[in-house]
Amino acid sequence: MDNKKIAQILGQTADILEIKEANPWRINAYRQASHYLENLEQDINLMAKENKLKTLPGIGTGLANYIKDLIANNGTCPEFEKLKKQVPLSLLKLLEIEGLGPKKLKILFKKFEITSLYKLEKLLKTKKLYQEENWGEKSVQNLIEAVNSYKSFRHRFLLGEMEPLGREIVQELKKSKLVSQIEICGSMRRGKSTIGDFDILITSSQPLKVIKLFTTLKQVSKVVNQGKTKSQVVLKQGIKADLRVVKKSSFGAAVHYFTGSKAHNISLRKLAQKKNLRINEYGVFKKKGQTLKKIGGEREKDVFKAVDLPWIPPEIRENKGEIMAGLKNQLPCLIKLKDIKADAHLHTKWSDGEKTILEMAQAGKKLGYEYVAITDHASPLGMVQGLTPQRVASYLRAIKRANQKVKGIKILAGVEVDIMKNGRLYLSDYLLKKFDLVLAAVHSSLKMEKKAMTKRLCQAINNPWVHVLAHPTNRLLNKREPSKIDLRVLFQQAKKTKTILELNSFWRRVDLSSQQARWAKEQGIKMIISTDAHNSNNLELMKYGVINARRGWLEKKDVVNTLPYDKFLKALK
DNA sequence: GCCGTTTTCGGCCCGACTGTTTTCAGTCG
Repeated sequence: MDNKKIAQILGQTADILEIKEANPWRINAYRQASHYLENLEQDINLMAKENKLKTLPGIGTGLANYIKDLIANNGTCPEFEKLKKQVPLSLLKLLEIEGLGPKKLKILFKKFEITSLYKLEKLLKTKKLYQEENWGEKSVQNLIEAVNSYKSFRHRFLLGEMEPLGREIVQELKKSKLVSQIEICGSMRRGKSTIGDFDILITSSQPLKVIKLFTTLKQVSKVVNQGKTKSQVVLKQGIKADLRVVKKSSFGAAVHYFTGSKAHNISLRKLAQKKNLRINEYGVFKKKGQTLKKIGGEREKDVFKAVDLPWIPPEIRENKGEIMAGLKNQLPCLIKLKDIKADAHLHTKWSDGEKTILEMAQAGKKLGYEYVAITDHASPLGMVQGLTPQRVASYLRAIKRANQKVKGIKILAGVEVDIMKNGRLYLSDYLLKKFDLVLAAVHSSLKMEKKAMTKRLCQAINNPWVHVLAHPTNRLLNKREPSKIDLRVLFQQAKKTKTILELNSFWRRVDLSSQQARWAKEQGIKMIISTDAHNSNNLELMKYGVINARRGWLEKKDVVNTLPYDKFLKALK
């Protein structure tokens, strides 16, 4: 039973209880525990075995027993079975449909025996639902539309795909001159690799006009709601965008509030309560008897200052220790994009890239880098058209020529060598040692057993000529699960062999994840942030790698490509 | 169901929008 599975069951339990209209705070307790476990690094099985579950926040006697039961019975227990008999799991999926909450779902289930999307669609084709109390024509129509959009877009969106669209919308709104301040908040401001929607916050002297403009932008496909201070639309790409209008005096508080995360906000508000303060999206208020006196809210730092905190960067506002670190004045000094001195994972026409060595080096120079590493594939995979042992010598000569030709940037001769199924590398040590920089990576047989995959990677990084393990888990967001790897073992081996781990910036990979990066940092492992660019404009994806690193609490000193050229070479094993 | 510098009871974040309700419930963030 992994943590995610237990978290899922706790979430399902909460959903069932909600449909049953159980005590809302009991529901909330299950929900909170679910969220907490989802992001927990320690193995929940181990904690259960050692009787340490109750040391986790939000987990008391009841939940600890429930979790223990689930683990002992491999994902179920009498209580959960009983609940599932009352409300089937297939019904819970329907909660993901916009506008369909527990109350309405209960009616659909009890009166119409709806238990699946298929049955719901069938019901919507009849007129039966109209006869139900509180279900007018509009409600039914909205549900039909929500079902349709649920069917076409049921995943989260990738940051790298959506960020340009978000900026485009901000530009359009700014252009109107109706907006004085504007900020995209939510998970996008926190730099999450996947985002659910856009949360756009503005101040304006003509809110109604801005909302009107917002709902009629060319990117909008549907207006979900439209009020005096906020509106929600669905964009043509299927992603939702929220616009909220606030007063200038509340802008900072609102930016903080809508940036989240929810868990961070709740923690902060609890701190405020202890100080007899109240924090909401309108500001910070001091309680004086029955009345509230506003003491801040125009700037975001007002909110933090009220509870004696320094400003905390959005990327780490996940309630994972940042508040405690802030109180102790021990916040990390997070890495910045301008700290990056090189991109050291680039492909060219020598394998599956689209540009020449020279063109890629010039793209690096344009970004102000001191050096780049060309790292074409050496792989048995035909599709990559990479470096065979026979081509290595001419590839190295080509890099040398390019290096002499280009001014103002140094080019390292690198390679991204395949880790074969048996843990050996595609090129011999004799060839590997000719390179300045060797990245090793898995590109085939991604679905091995955990033990075998861990052994495979450990063997690869044990090779003295391998400097970097590239995209260690091979995940593709929304597309491919990460390979099964015992990271504890892999990280120990990386530490022992001084192997650098890559944070791949390509927005579909983002690999290592921020969580994993933070863990690696805690073990003293060095990392490198690279783009894996296959075209010259891909080098700009570095910002997504840096934002991911920031989410992993990484500082400049944790990342080797912040080092100047000479020191970088020395940092390689 | 959890929690406690107001600890074994009584809180637990809260405001905006929609639809069909004529004063509010449901949903969302």
